[in-house]
Amino acid sequence: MTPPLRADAARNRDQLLATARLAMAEGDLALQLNDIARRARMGVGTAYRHFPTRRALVEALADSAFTTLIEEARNASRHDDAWTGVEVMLRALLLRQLTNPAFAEVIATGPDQDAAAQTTAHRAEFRAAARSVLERARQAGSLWPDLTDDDLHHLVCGTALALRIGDEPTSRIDRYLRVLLDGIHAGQP
Amino acid sequence: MTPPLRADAARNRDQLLATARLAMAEGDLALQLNDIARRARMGVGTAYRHFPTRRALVEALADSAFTTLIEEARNASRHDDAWTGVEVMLRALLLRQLTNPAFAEVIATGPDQDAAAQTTAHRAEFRAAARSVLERARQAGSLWPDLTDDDLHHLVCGTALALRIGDEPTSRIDRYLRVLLDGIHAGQP
DNA sequence: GTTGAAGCGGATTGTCAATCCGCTTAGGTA
DNA sequence: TACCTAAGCGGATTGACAATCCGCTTCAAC
Repeated sequence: MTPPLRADAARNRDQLLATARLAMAEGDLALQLNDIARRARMGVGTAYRHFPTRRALVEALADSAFTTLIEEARNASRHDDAWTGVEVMLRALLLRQLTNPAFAEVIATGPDQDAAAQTTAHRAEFRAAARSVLERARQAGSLWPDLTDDDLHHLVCGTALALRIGDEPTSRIDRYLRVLLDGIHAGQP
Repeated sequence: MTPPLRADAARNRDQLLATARLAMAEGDLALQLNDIARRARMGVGTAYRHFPTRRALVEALADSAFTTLIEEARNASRHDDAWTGVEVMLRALLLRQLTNPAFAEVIATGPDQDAAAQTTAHRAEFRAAARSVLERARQAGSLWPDLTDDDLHHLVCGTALALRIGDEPTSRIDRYLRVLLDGIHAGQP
């Protein structure tokens, strides 16, 4: 359906993504297309051709995180202990968000009107993998049954946001994650 | 120190705040000064005179919420049971954030470089009141001792943000608040 | 009533996202 | 190798919007 990209175009696209990733790593979360284009030494027009909106760029940056996370969620669903599976998955989801702000943005905001097919597919795959992890824990009675999949999704995003407020997020991950896990864990303390 | 405002100026200031509050209630969280001025039927210059930045306007809108909350926190510190005090205060803090987005913004972001004296004072007063509630619960052993006041602050803001993601925040308050409270509660489940 | 300080207003300027279209290049074909 | 054309490029330009500036108006003290 989509014809393959011309060699120079593919090179430029990659270059833009690399530059954007670098900018993000440097803490520039605004990711202004004009700016990225300048830093990547190419015309603004080229940048907008590849990523019509800032959101499109952000979604492209989130892709790799999605791939990893889906794999992690599937592994978590095969853990011997259902609850341990939940712990592993939520930790992974939280870490990905801290590591990759673009991913955090995509996962925190709802599905986008005109998202790339790739992103929509990833989102669905992750939801499915997560559902199986959570459902297993519910059946085992270790997850409060009144918490929906969406609730958990929101709560993890909220925890990630809580970490971003203030300094040194990484040093607080374990504490905040424990609060979340204790909060959603039913049964024995 | 600050000479009292001229009558017409005070009227305009109030009018701007009222208009901004209305806009906020209608869901316009951008609160663009240009826009507010137009809706309040006055020149942009007037709006910028009273609130040099968007942030100044937001802080002014947050003031009333701060006053109420400080009172609530002080009452909470006098509760018979230390843990109940924590519950009451955190619920109040969460509700204020959902009710007043401007307040949520001020409390979630750190203290501002050039905040109004009023806002700085409010912040300090609330911190003090909150500290006494939390310290009491720590002494009673009902709050995990490795959680600092700042941690709690961040976690409540995170919960408020989690509620904002997705629809119908109010219907989810109780569930999310319970998760938070269970998560920070030490000792018996 | 007069006066000067305080306040007002909105045209204007500066900034930045986003578009548009003439030019360039890749890469297929003969 | 030369040609051809669709795909891609680039950056001047446009549009939107935040923020300023300064001549005019109003308040309120005397």
